Amino acid sequence: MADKTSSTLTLNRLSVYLRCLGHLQSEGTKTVSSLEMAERFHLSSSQIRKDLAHFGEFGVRGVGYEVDVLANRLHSLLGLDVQHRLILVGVGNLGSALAAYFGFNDDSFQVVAGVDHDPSRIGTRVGRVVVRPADELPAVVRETGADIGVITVPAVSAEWALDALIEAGVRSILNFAPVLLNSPAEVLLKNVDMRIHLEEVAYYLKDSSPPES
Amino acid sequence: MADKTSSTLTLNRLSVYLRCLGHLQSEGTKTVSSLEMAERFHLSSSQIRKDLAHFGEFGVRGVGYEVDVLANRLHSLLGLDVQHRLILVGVGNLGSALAAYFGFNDDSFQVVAGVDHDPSRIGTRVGRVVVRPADELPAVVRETGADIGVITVPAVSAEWALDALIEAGVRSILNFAPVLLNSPAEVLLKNVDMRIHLEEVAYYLKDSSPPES
DNA sequence: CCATGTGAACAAATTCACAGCA
DNA sequence: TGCTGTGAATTTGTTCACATGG
Repeated sequence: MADKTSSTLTLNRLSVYLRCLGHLQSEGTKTVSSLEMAERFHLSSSQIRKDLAHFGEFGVRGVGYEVDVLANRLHSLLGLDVQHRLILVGVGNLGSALAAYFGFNDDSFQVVAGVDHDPSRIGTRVGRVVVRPADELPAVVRETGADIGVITVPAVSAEWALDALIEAGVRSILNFAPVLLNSPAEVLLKNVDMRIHLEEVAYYLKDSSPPES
Repeated sequence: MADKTSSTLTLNRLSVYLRCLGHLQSEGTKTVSSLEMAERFHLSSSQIRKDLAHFGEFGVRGVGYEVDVLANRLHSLLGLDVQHRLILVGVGNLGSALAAYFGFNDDSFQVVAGVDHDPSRIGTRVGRVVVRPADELPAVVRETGADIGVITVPAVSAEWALDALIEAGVRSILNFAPVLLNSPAEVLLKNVDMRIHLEEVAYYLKDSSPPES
Protein backbone atom coordinates (compact mmCIF):
# COMPACT_ATOMS: atom_id res chain seq x y z
CA MET A 1 0.00 0.00 0.00
CA ALA A 2 2.72 2.45 1.05
CA ASP A 3 0.64 5.58 0.54
CA LYS A 4 2.20 8.98 0.26
CA THR A 5 0.49 11.68 2.23
CA SER A 6 -1.32 14.27 0.27
CA SER A 7 -3.33 17.42 0.69
CA THR A 8 -7.10 17.55 0.74
CA LEU A 9 -6.98 19.51 -2.51
CA THR A 10 -5.11 16.76 -4.31
CA LEU A 11 -7.38 14.15 -2.80
CA ASN A 12 -10.51 15.88 -3.98
CA ARG A 13 -9.08 16.12 -7.45
CA LEU A 14 -8.51 12.36 -7.45
CA SER A 15 -12.26 12.01 -6.86
CA VAL A 16 -12.88 14.26 -9.83
CA TYR A 17 -10.50 12.28 -12.02
CA LEU A 18 -12.22 9.07 -11.00
CA ARG A 19 -15.53 10.50 -12.16
CA CYS A 20 -14.04 11.66 -15.45
CA LEU A 21 -12.62 8.21 -16.02
CA GLY A 22 -16.08 6.80 -15.41
CA HIS A 23 -17.37 8.93 -18.29
CA LEU A 24 -14.57 7.73 -20.52
CA GLN A 25 -15.26 4.12 -19.59
CA SER A 26 -18.94 4.45 -20.45
CA GLU A 27 -17.89 5.85 -23.81
CA GLY A 28 -15.64 2.87 -24.38
CA THR A 29 -12.42 4.90 -24.38
CA LYS A 30 -9.53 2.61 -23.54
CA THR A 31 -6.64 5.02 -23.28
CA VAL A 32 -6.30 8.71 -22.48
CA SER A 33 -3.48 11.23 -22.23
CA SER A 34 -3.32 13.93 -19.58
CA LEU A 35 -3.81 16.50 -22.33
CA GLU A 36 -6.93 14.85 -23.73
CA MET A 37 -8.40 14.54 -20.28
CA ALA A 38 -7.63 18.15 -19.48
CA GLU A 39 -9.31 19.42 -22.63
CA ARG A 40 -12.28 17.15 -22.31
CA PHE A 41 -13.06 18.07 -18.70
CA HIS A 42 -11.48 21.51 -18.38
CA LEU A 43 -8.68 20.52 -16.06
CA SER A 44 -4.93 21.18 -16.07
CA SER A 45 -2.82 18.54 -17.79
CA SER A 46 0.31 19.18 -15.77
CA GLN A 47 -1.69 19.01 -12.60
CA ILE A 48 -3.19 15.70 -13.61
CA ARG A 49 0.30 14.34 -14.23
CA LYS A 50 1.64 15.69 -10.92
CA ASP A 51 -1.30 14.38 -8.94
CA LEU A 52 -1.07 10.92 -10.45
CA ALA A 53 2.70 10.67 -10.38
CA HIS A 54 2.56 11.46 -6.70
CA PHE A 55 1.04 8.05 -6.09
CA GLY A 56 3.08 5.97 -8.50
CA GLU A 57 3.78 5.60 -12.20
CA PHE A 58 0.45 4.78 -13.79
CA GLY A 59 1.06 5.99 -17.33
CA VAL A 60 2.97 4.82 -20.34
CA ARG A 61 5.31 7.37 -21.90
CA GLY A 62 4.38 8.29 -25.43
CA VAL A 63 0.91 6.78 -24.99
CA GLY A 64 -0.96 7.99 -21.92
CA TYR A 65 -2.98 6.22 -19.27
CA GLU A 66 -5.04 3.09 -19.59
CA VAL A 67 -8.48 4.14 -18.49
CA ASP A 68 -9.52 0.93 -16.72
CA VAL A 69 -6.23 0.48 -14.93
CA LEU A 70 -6.14 4.07 -13.74
CA ALA A 71 -9.75 3.98 -12.58
CA ASN A 72 -9.08 0.85 -10.55
CA ARG A 73 -5.95 2.31 -9.07
CA LEU A 74 -7.66 5.54 -8.01
CA HIS A 75 -10.58 3.58 -6.65
CA SER A 76 -8.36 1.67 -4.28
CA LEU A 77 -6.17 4.67 -3.53
CA LEU A 78 -9.22 6.50 -2.25
CA GLY A 79 -10.09 3.61 0.01
CA LEU A 80 -13.16 2.65 -1.99
CA ASP A 81 -12.30 -1.03 -2.10
CA VAL A 82 -13.38 -1.27 1.49
CA GLN A 83 -17.13 -1.07 1.87
CA HIS A 84 -18.20 1.75 4.14
CA ARG A 85 -21.31 1.57 6.24
CA LEU A 86 -23.26 4.78 6.69
CA ILE A 87 -25.73 5.68 9.38
CA LEU A 88 -28.03 8.60 8.58
CA VAL A 89 -29.03 10.66 11.57
CA GLY A 90 -32.13 12.46 10.36
CA VAL A 91 -34.12 11.10 7.44
CA GLY A 92 -36.02 14.17 6.27
CA ASN A 93 -35.64 15.50 2.76
CA LEU A 94 -31.91 16.04 3.07
CA GLY A 95 -31.25 12.62 4.54
CA SER A 96 -33.37 10.91 1.91
CA ALA A 97 -31.72 12.89 -0.86
CA LEU A 98 -28.26 11.99 0.33
CA ALA A 99 -29.22 8.33 0.68
CA ALA A 100 -30.08 8.34 -3.02
CA TYR A 101 -27.12 10.55 -3.89
CA PHE A 102 -24.64 8.29 -2.12
CA GLY A 103 -26.12 5.08 -3.45
CA PHE A 104 -24.17 5.34 -6.66
CA ASN A 105 -23.47 2.38 -8.88
CA ASP A 106 -20.25 1.21 -7.27
CA ASP A 107 -20.91 -0.14 -3.85
CA SER A 108 -18.31 1.57 -1.70
CA PHE A 109 -20.89 3.32 0.43
CA GLN A 110 -23.93 1.58 1.77
CA VAL A 111 -26.57 3.15 3.95
CA VAL A 112 -27.00 0.56 6.68
CA ALA A 113 -29.14 2.53 9.11
CA GLY A 114 -31.33 5.56 9.55
CA VAL A 115 -32.65 7.09 12.75
CA ASP A 116 -34.92 10.05 13.43
CA HIS A 117 -36.49 11.89 16.33
CA ASP A 118 -39.80 12.38 14.53
CA PRO A 119 -42.20 9.52 15.49
CA SER A 120 -44.00 9.81 12.16
CA ARG A 121 -40.85 8.76 10.35
CA ILE A 122 -40.09 5.71 12.47
CA GLY A 123 -40.77 2.55 10.49
CA THR A 124 -40.62 4.25 7.10
CA ARG A 125 -37.86 3.29 4.72
CA VAL A 126 -34.83 5.22 3.56
CA GLY A 127 -33.09 3.40 0.76
CA ARG A 128 -33.46 -0.20 1.85
CA VAL A 129 -33.36 0.27 5.59
CA VAL A 130 -36.14 0.86 8.10
CA VAL A 131 -35.94 4.05 10.13
CA ARG A 132 -35.54 3.59 13.87
CA PRO A 133 -36.00 5.92 16.85
CA ALA A 134 -33.16 8.31 17.51
CA ASP A 135 -32.70 7.13 21.08
CA GLU A 136 -31.84 3.67 19.80
CA LEU A 137 -28.83 5.09 17.96
CA PRO A 138 -26.21 3.30 20.08
CA ALA A 139 -27.91 -0.06 19.57
CA VAL A 140 -28.36 0.60 15.86
CA VAL A 141 -24.67 1.41 15.44
CA ARG A 142 -23.71 -1.74 17.30
CA GLU A 143 -26.06 -3.95 15.29
CA THR A 144 -25.20 -2.56 11.87
CA GLY A 145 -21.49 -1.90 12.34
CA ALA A 146 -21.89 1.59 10.86
CA ASP A 147 -18.51 3.30 10.54
CA ILE A 148 -19.46 6.67 9.06
CA GLY A 149 -22.13 8.93 10.52
CA VAL A 150 -24.00 11.42 8.36
CA ILE A 151 -25.76 14.21 10.21
CA THR A 152 -28.80 15.46 8.32
CA VAL A 153 -30.96 16.80 11.14
CA PRO A 154 -32.07 20.42 11.56
CA ALA A 155 -29.50 22.79 13.03
CA VAL A 156 -30.90 22.59 16.56
CA SER A 157 -30.40 18.82 16.80
CA ALA A 158 -26.99 18.68 15.20
CA GLU A 159 -24.99 18.91 18.41
CA TRP A 160 -27.07 16.13 19.91
CA ALA A 161 -26.53 13.98 16.84
CA LEU A 162 -22.78 14.50 17.00
CA ASP A 163 -22.56 13.63 20.67
CA ALA A 164 -24.71 10.54 20.19
CA LEU A 165 -22.56 9.30 17.30
CA ILE A 166 -19.31 9.85 19.17
CA GLU A 167 -20.75 8.21 22.27
CA ALA A 168 -21.76 5.24 20.12
CA GLY A 169 -18.19 4.89 18.89
CA VAL A 170 -18.50 6.31 15.37
CA ARG A 171 -15.19 7.92 14.49
CA SER A 172 -15.92 9.46 11.09
CA ILE A 173 -18.69 11.97 10.75
CA LEU A 174 -20.01 14.19 8.00
CA ASN A 175 -22.17 17.08 9.16
CA PHE A 176 -24.61 18.53 6.63
CA ALA A 177 -26.61 20.49 9.22
CA PRO A 178 -26.09 24.24 8.92
CA VAL A 179 -24.01 24.63 12.09
CA LEU A 180 -20.28 24.51 12.59
CA LEU A 181 -19.65 21.52 14.86
CA ASN A 182 -16.46 20.58 16.64
CA SER A 183 -15.10 17.22 17.66
CA PRO A 184 -12.29 15.83 19.76
CA ALA A 185 -9.11 15.10 17.83
CA GLU A 186 -9.67 11.36 17.63
CA VAL A 187 -12.92 11.82 15.71
CA LEU A 188 -12.78 12.86 12.07
CA LEU A 189 -15.51 15.42 11.54
CA LYS A 190 -16.17 17.24 8.31
CA ASN A 191 -18.63 20.12 8.23
CA VAL A 192 -20.32 20.66 4.90
CA ASP A 193 -22.20 23.95 4.74
CA MET A 194 -23.97 24.28 1.44
CA ARG A 195 -25.00 27.88 2.11
CA ILE A 196 -21.37 28.86 1.63
CA HIS A 197 -21.58 27.97 -2.05
CA LEU A 198 -24.60 30.21 -2.46
CA GLU A 199 -22.84 33.05 -0.72
CA GLU A 200 -19.85 32.58 -2.97
CA VAL A 201 -22.04 32.95 -6.01
CA ALA A 202 -23.76 35.97 -4.49
CA TYR A 203 -20.41 37.67 -4.03
CA TYR A 204 -19.44 37.28 -7.66
CA LEU A 205 -22.84 38.61 -8.70
CA LYS A 206 -22.09 41.90 -6.95
CA ASP A 207 -19.96 43.30 -9.71
CA SER A 208 -19.97 40.37 -12.07
CA SER A 209 -16.24 39.83 -11.65
CA PRO A 210 -15.65 36.44 -13.22
CA PRO A 211 -13.52 34.06 -11.13
CA GLU A 212 -11.79 30.98 -12.44
CA SER A 213 -13.79 27.78 -12.04
CA MET B 1 -17.92 49.92 -2.13
CA ALA B 2 -14.40 49.79 -3.65
CA ASP B 3 -13.97 46.07 -3.04
CA LYS B 4 -10.59 44.39 -3.21
CA THR B 5 -10.49 41.16 -5.11
CA SER B 6 -10.01 38.07 -3.09
CA SER B 7 -9.64 34.32 -3.44
CA THR B 8 -12.46 31.85 -3.08
CA LEU B 9 -10.76 30.49 0.01
CA THR B 10 -10.81 33.84 1.74
CA LEU B 11 -14.37 34.42 0.63
CA ASN B 12 -15.57 31.15 2.05
CA ARG B 13 -13.93 31.95 5.33
CA LEU B 14 -15.81 35.23 5.45
CA SER B 15 -19.00 33.17 5.31
CA VAL B 16 -17.72 31.11 8.19
CA TYR B 17 -16.85 34.21 10.21
CA LEU B 18 -20.31 35.59 9.56
CA ARG B 19 -21.82 32.45 10.98
CA CYS B 20 -19.55 32.57 14.03
CA LEU B 21 -20.54 36.17 14.63
CA GLY B 22 -24.17 35.09 14.48
CA HIS B 23 -23.48 32.71 17.37
CA LEU B 24 -21.79 35.45 19.33
CA GLN B 25 -24.69 37.82 18.69
CA SER B 26 -27.22 35.29 19.93
CA GLU B 27 -25.12 34.93 23.07
CA GLY B 28 -25.16 38.68 23.53
CA THR B 29 -21.42 39.11 23.08
CA LYS B 30 -20.70 42.68 22.04
CA THR B 31 -17.00 42.59 21.32
CA VAL B 32 -14.54 39.89 20.30
CA SER B 33 -10.83 39.66 19.60
CA SER B 34 -9.35 37.58 16.80
CA LEU B 35 -7.80 35.35 19.43
CA GLU B 36 -11.07 34.74 21.27
CA MET B 37 -12.83 33.96 18.02
CA ALA B 38 -10.07 31.61 16.95
CA GLU B 39 -10.18 29.67 20.19
CA ARG B 40 -13.95 29.58 20.35
CA PHE B 41 -14.43 28.25 16.81
CA HIS B 42 -11.09 26.56 16.13
CA LEU B 43 -9.83 29.02 13.56
CA SER B 44 -6.53 30.83 13.12
CA SER B 45 -6.32 34.25 14.73
CA SER B 46 -3.75 35.66 12.34
CA GLN B 47 -5.79 34.45 9.43
CA ILE B 48 -8.88 36.15 10.79
CA ARG B 49 -6.97 39.40 11.05
CA LYS B 50 -5.47 39.09 7.57
CA ASP B 51 -8.80 38.23 6.01
CA LEU B 52 -10.60 41.10 7.67
CA ALA B 53 -7.85 43.67 7.21
CA HIS B 54 -7.92 42.87 3.52
CA PHE B 55 -11.30 44.57 3.26
CA GLY B 56 -10.72 47.53 5.55
CA GLU B 57 -9.94 48.33 9.16
CA PHE B 58 -12.81 46.93 11.17
CA GLY B 59 -11.13 46.44 14.50
CA VAL B 60 -10.02 48.59 17.37
CA ARG B 61 -6.43 48.09 18.49
CA GLY B 62 -6.14 46.88 22.03
CA VAL B 63 -9.81 45.90 22.08
CA GLY B 64 -10.91 43.73 19.18
CA TYR B 65 -13.91 43.79 16.87
CA GLU B 66 -17.42 45.00 17.58
CA VAL B 67 -19.56 41.98 16.83
CA ASP B 68 -22.58 43.79 15.36
CA VAL B 69 -20.54 46.16 13.25
CA LEU B 70 -18.38 43.37 11.86
CA ALA B 71 -21.37 41.15 11.11
CA ASN B 72 -23.06 43.95 9.19
CA ARG B 73 -19.92 44.72 7.29
CA LEU B 74 -19.35 41.11 6.27
CA HIS B 75 -22.98 40.78 5.33
CA SER B 76 -22.75 43.60 2.84
CA LEU B 77 -19.26 42.59 1.69
CA LEU B 78 -20.62 39.21 0.66
CA GLY B 79 -23.36 40.85 -1.35
CA LEU B 80 -26.09 39.72 1.03
CA ASP B 81 -27.73 43.15 1.19
CA VAL B 82 -29.11 42.53 -2.24
CA GLN B 83 -31.92 40.00 -2.27
CA HIS B 84 -31.22 37.07 -4.54
CA ARG B 85 -33.95 35.16 -6.30
CA LEU B 86 -33.49 31.43 -6.66
CA ILE B 87 -35.12 29.08 -9.10
CA LEU B 88 -34.96 25.39 -8.18
CA VAL B 89 -34.76 23.05 -11.12
CA GLY B 90 -35.91 19.75 -9.66
CA VAL B 91 -37.98 19.65 -6.49
CA GLY B 92 -37.41 16.13 -5.26
CA ASN B 93 -35.91 15.46 -1.85
CA LEU B 94 -32.72 17.36 -2.56
CA GLY B 95 -34.50 20.39 -3.97
CA SER B 96 -36.94 20.49 -1.07
CA ALA B 97 -34.14 20.08 1.43
CA LEU B 98 -32.13 22.92 -0.09
CA ALA B 99 -35.21 25.14 -0.19
CA ALA B 100 -35.48 24.74 3.58
CA TYR B 101 -31.72 24.90 4.04
CA PHE B 102 -31.40 28.14 2.10
CA GLY B 103 -34.42 29.76 3.71
CA PHE B 104 -32.41 30.90 6.68
CA ASN B 105 -33.49 33.72 8.93
CA ASP B 106 -31.90 36.58 7.07
CA ASP B 107 -33.64 37.09 3.80
CA SER B 108 -30.79 37.34 1.30
CA PHE B 109 -31.91 34.30 -0.61
CA GLN B 110 -35.49 33.69 -1.57
CA VAL B 111 -36.77 30.72 -3.51
CA VAL B 112 -39.03 32.36 -6.09
CA ALA B 113 -39.69 29.41 -8.35
CA GLY B 114 -39.52 25.64 -8.67
CA VAL B 115 -39.92 23.51 -11.76
CA ASP B 116 -39.90 19.76 -12.32
CA HIS B 117 -40.28 17.25 -15.10
CA ASP B 118 -42.33 14.87 -12.99
CA PRO B 119 -46.08 15.55 -13.57
CA SER B 120 -46.94 14.32 -10.08
CA ARG B 121 -44.96 17.17 -8.58
CA ILE B 122 -46.52 19.96 -10.65
CA GLY B 123 -48.79 22.05 -8.50
CA THR B 124 -47.26 20.94 -5.21
CA ARG B 125 -45.47 23.49 -3.09
CA VAL B 126 -41.81 23.94 -2.32
CA GLY B 127 -41.30 26.56 0.33
CA ARG B 128 -43.95 29.07 -0.57
CA VAL B 129 -43.99 28.64 -4.31
CA VAL B 130 -46.04 26.35 -6.53
CA VAL B 131 -44.09 23.91 -8.69
CA ARG B 132 -44.47 24.39 -12.43
CA PRO B 133 -43.68 22.17 -15.41
CA ALA B 134 -40.06 22.08 -16.49
CA ASP B 135 -40.85 23.15 -20.05
CA GLU B 136 -42.20 26.44 -18.73
CA LEU B 137 -38.79 27.28 -17.27
CA PRO B 138 -38.11 30.23 -19.59
CA ALA B 139 -41.48 31.81 -18.78
CA VAL B 140 -41.01 31.15 -15.07
CA VAL B 141 -37.62 32.84 -15.08
CA ARG B 142 -39.05 35.82 -16.90
CA GLU B 143 -42.04 36.16 -14.58
CA THR B 144 -40.13 35.74 -11.33
CA GLY B 145 -36.90 37.51 -12.23
CA ALA B 146 -34.87 34.61 -10.83
CA ASP B 147 -31.15 35.42 -10.94
CA ILE B 148 -29.62 32.24 -9.49
CA GLY B 149 -30.42 28.77 -10.76
CA VAL B 150 -30.07 25.72 -8.50
CA ILE B 151 -29.89 22.38 -10.26
CA THR B 152 -31.24 19.55 -8.11
CA VAL B 153 -32.38 17.08 -10.73
CA PRO B 154 -31.02 13.54 -11.18
CA ALA B 155 -27.71 13.25 -13.01
CA VAL B 156 -29.28 12.39 -16.36
CA SER B 157 -31.31 15.63 -16.50
CA ALA B 158 -28.57 17.95 -15.28
CA GLU B 159 -27.22 18.89 -18.69
CA TRP B 160 -30.74 19.70 -19.85
CA ALA B 161 -31.34 21.84 -16.76
CA LEU B 162 -28.12 23.76 -17.32
CA ASP B 163 -28.91 24.45 -20.98
CA ALA B 164 -32.43 25.55 -20.14
CA LEU B 165 -31.25 27.95 -17.45
CA ILE B 166 -28.59 29.49 -19.67
CA GLU B 167 -31.06 29.74 -22.55
CA ALA B 168 -33.48 31.50 -20.18
CA GLY B 169 -30.80 34.04 -19.33
CA VAL B 170 -29.77 32.89 -15.86
CA ARG B 171 -26.12 33.73 -15.40
CA SER B 172 -25.36 32.22 -12.00
CA ILE B 173 -25.89 28.54 -11.47
CA LEU B 174 -25.23 26.08 -8.68
CA ASN B 175 -25.19 22.43 -9.71
CA PHE B 176 -25.90 19.85 -7.00
CA ALA B 177 -26.49 16.99 -9.42
CA PRO B 178 -23.71 14.41 -9.34
CA VAL B 179 -22.22 15.28 -12.74
CA LEU B 180 -19.46 17.70 -13.63
CA LEU B 181 -21.09 20.34 -15.83
CA ASN B 182 -19.40 23.00 -17.90
CA SER B 183 -20.56 26.42 -18.92
CA PRO B 184 -19.48 29.19 -21.26
CA ALA B 185 -17.28 31.83 -19.65
CA GLU B 186 -20.04 34.40 -19.27
CA VAL B 187 -22.06 32.08 -17.02
CA LEU B 188 -20.91 31.50 -13.45
CA LEU B 189 -21.35 27.81 -12.74
CA LYS B 190 -20.38 26.09 -9.54
CA ASN B 191 -20.45 22.31 -9.30
CA VAL B 192 -21.06 20.94 -5.83
CA ASP B 193 -20.44 17.23 -5.58
CA MET B 194 -21.24 15.97 -2.13
CA ARG B 195 -19.84 12.52 -2.84
CA ILE B 196 -16.39 14.05 -2.77
CA HIS B 197 -16.71 14.76 0.94
CA LEU B 198 -17.59 11.15 1.59
CA GLU B 199 -14.64 9.97 -0.43
CA GLU B 200 -12.38 12.31 1.49
CA VAL B 201 -13.51 10.77 4.74
CA ALA B 202 -13.11 7.28 3.29
CA TYR B 203 -9.51 8.06 2.40
CA TYR B 204 -8.62 9.12 5.90
CA LEU B 205 -10.29 6.00 7.27
CA LYS B 206 -7.82 3.83 5.35
CA ASP B 207 -5.01 4.21 7.80
CA SER B 208 -6.66 6.54 10.25
CA SER B 209 -4.18 9.30 9.50
CA PRO B 210 -5.73 12.34 11.13
CA PRO B 211 -5.75 15.47 8.94
CA GLU B 212 -6.22 19.00 10.19
CA SER B 213 -9.81 20.18 10.03
C1' DC C 1 8.46 10.24 -31.92
C1' DC C 2 5.27 11.53 -28.02
C1' DA C 3 3.42 11.79 -23.55
C1' DT C 4 4.93 10.80 -18.93
C1' DG C 5 7.24 12.07 -14.81
C1' DT C 6 9.96 15.55 -12.43
C1' DG C 7 13.04 19.18 -10.80
C1' DA C 8 13.15 23.95 -10.94
C1' DA C 9 10.55 28.42 -11.28
C1' DC C 10 6.69 30.60 -9.96
C1' DA C 11 2.51 31.88 -7.48
C1' DA C 12 -0.62 31.66 -3.71
C1' DA C 13 -1.76 31.09 0.94
C1' DT C 14 -0.54 30.86 5.69
C1' DT C 15 2.01 31.94 9.69
C1' DC C 16 5.14 34.74 12.21
C1' DA C 17 6.55 38.63 14.68
C1' DC C 18 6.30 43.14 15.71
C1' DA C 19 5.37 48.20 14.85
C1' DG C 20 1.71 51.27 15.91
C1' DC C 21 -2.23 52.86 18.03
C1' DA C 22 -6.46 53.00 21.16
C1' DT D 1 -1.08 47.36 28.17
C1' DG D 2 -3.20 44.52 24.54
C1' DC D 3 -4.83 43.72 20.18
C1' DT D 4 -5.00 45.17 15.44
C1' DG D 5 -2.92 45.55 10.99
C1' DT D 6 0.99 44.32 8.11
C1' DG D 7 5.52 43.40 5.97
C1' DA D 8 8.60 39.58 5.90
C1' DA D 9 9.43 34.56 6.26
C1' DT D 10 7.65 30.25 5.38
C1' DT D 11 4.93 26.80 3.67
C1' DT D 12 1.94 24.99 0.26
C1' DG D 13 0.27 24.57 -4.31
C1' DT D 14 0.63 25.19 -9.45
C1' DT D 15 2.86 25.73 -13.80
C1' DC D 16 6.73 25.30 -16.81
C1' DA D 17 9.94 22.97 -19.55
C1' DC D 18 12.53 19.21 -20.57
C1' DA D 19 15.08 14.79 -19.87
C1' DT D 20 13.54 10.11 -19.98
C1' DG D 21 11.87 5.99 -21.77
C1' DG D 22 8.35 3.02 -24.05
